[in-house]
Amino acid sequence: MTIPLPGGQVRGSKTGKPIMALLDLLGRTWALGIIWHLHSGPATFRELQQRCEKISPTLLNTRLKELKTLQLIESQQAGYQLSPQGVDLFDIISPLGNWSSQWAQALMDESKSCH
Amino acid sequence: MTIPLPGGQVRGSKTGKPIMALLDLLGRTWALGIIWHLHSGPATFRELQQRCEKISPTLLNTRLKELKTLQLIESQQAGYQLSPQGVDLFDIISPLGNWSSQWAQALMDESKSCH
DNA sequence: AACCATGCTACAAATAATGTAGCATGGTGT
DNA sequence: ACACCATGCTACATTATTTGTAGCATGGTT
Repeated sequence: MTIPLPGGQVRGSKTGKPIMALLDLLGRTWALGIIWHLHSGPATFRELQQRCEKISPTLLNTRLKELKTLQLIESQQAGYQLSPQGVDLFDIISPLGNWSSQWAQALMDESKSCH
Repeated sequence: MTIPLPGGQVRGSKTGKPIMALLDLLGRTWALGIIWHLHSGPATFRELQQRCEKISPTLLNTRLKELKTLQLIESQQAGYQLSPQGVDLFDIISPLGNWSSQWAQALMDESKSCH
């Protein structure tokens, strides 16, 4: 799976539009999860593995390389952490946390009323 | 692939936390793309296929079912469209459009300066 | 030197996505 | 009624991705 560089061809678009590269990237298994879990602070490889609960080391490493190439994360002596751009991205998606709770509630309410 | 219901077990979490179900869902191939493309208005199955450029009908149908079950989209006579909750979700992620352009620019600048 | 922990690779098995063909249904025109 | 289309969607073989497990290599401790 080639890294979805903005400007190049990505899954779902030959136009090279940055948003398409981004959606391709974020749509890969665990990419969003890694970003989400890194927000709680830098983590070593094994620590990150635990935060993700079930990710295989093979895939974790693959995603880390992609995210590093695309400058969303960086590795320091403290381990892996969000880059400034990664933080920006996280700030955009962070409302998903609260939103998902309301959404879950709505789904439950609906399954109760519509027997 | 079972539908990631909040409250149930999903990829990456046994806790049932809604955010984990959501990240699982959005991390599936094409899920974000479908939501993104539906924002420009309702679309029939074939129209949506074209907007996505390269999605296979098999997968499109699979994702549509998931998104419908989780109430992010609904199908009317006009075709598929975002549900009110889907619109909410889109509103959260819509800044990704502009963000991705800056990001693409930063990546290009960096590849120029750091030969 | 034996012992750990860590980052990460190898690789086979399991699962998911793609691509293409085409069926079933519901119009429209004749 | 009948041929002709478009649409929504399924079938299914091929290909790509993900998982799970084992374990290697490096660096620090005792």
